[in-house]
Amino acid sequence: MKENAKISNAVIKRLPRYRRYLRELQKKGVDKISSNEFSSLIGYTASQIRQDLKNFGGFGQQGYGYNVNGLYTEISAILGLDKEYKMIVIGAGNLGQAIANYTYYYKAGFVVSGIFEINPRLIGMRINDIQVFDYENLVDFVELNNIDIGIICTTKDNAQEVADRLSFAGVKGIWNFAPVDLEVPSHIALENVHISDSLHSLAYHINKSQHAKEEQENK
Amino acid sequence: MKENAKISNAVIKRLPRYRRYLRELQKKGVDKISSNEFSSLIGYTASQIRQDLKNFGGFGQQGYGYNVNGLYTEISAILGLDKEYKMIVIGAGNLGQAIANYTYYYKAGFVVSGIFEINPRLIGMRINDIQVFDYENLVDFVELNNIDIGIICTTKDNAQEVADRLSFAGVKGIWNFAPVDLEVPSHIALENVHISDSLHSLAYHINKSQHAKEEQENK
DNA sequence: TAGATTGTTAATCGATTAACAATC
DNA sequence: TAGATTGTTAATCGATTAACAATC
Repeated sequence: MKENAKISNAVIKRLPRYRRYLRELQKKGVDKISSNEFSSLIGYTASQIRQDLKNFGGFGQQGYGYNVNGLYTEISAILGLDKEYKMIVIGAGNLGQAIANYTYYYKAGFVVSGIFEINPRLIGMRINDIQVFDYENLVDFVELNNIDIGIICTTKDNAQEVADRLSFAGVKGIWNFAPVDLEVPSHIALENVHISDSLHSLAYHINKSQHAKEEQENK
Repeated sequence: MKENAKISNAVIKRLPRYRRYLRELQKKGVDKISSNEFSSLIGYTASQIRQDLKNFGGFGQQGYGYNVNGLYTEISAILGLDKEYKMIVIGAGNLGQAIANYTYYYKAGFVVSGIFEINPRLIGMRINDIQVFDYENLVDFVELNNIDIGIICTTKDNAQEVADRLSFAGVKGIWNFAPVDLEVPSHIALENVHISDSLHSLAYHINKSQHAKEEQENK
């Protein structure tokens, strides 16, 4: 794996998708695939697939294609999915609980060590197998347990304060579900899941389709 | 609002963000903003802001700037947020419940009319104020209640079947939370929230930061 | 070896940024 | 009117696609 040249974010965003398709191929027992075959499966051009993979080094073999198992392992390693991450969730509301459970049960390699809350009625509870702690103890907990990732599931008004505290405590990454854009120091990785923005894009496309449909009908 | 020329998806994806910032400005009682001021707030270049808005018609006034209330209303209308959408959730697991509640309580204009399940132990229950129905009755329900949007919160293995059924039933859009890429007819809007892909990108960026940090320390 | 398919360079396309004339 | 700031055209930048030589 080459570590030098800057990889564009567009490429990175495609990697998890490559990995998903490779996993499916693995399950089906396919052991090699050409960029052309992969293209018709995944919907990127063969050219793009080869360009993307080239960024990290040549994983293919001329005249043969790509080895499915090998490429899956490589992409997993590039994404850092061969490591384990310790996470905490901040905010024990609906979304916090769902994300905690989702990650806890379905994401191998991502361990949820606790949920943090300010609501005293929730502190001390267990949500499935995950303990709810007092938000006041967050910094100590992160330091003591070497937490890698903080998952923000608070309201938008509290999210920046939580991000500041997580940054101070020394997490390496923040996964933000609150509908705001957070400011974090540049050495901390930040990934947003703006659910609400996604819904609003959907609304736009629904109306766009309707317009197109109506135009069609008026002809 | 101009309805002709094709607007690129990059522009559409920025609209909800513009809207969020305009809402905050509104709350603060700001009534006008120039593209330059807006730029330093939102982090897009002033040029880009003017280009983006130009796509939909000139909302600004030379020598003055943009009217905050007016622009908020315009962008809301462009996104179709002046309408009401009827939605159903498919899958009453953790994520389905969370998304149902989130949308039901916090998203004005998006009404959740029910959750659909195959698990007989959940059918007939109420989750907060939302009724859980039998998945077998989905098509009739969509037709009878003019459901606009189906929210897929099933496992990845069931997601395509659900998408097919929703498409057949006549929804206008699908909001997909299952970690697969769905095939839907082109007249149906599809928006994916690939939570898992987002987590994997985060893992990549965490490791990238770590590499950079170590290189720094070795110097 | 011949055929297939990658790795890589070159061409194209689209999106972002810069510049400035129009105009409030 | 003069100053400010948009709307819009032109220049730049980056990402995608096409082409083909290298090589398995």
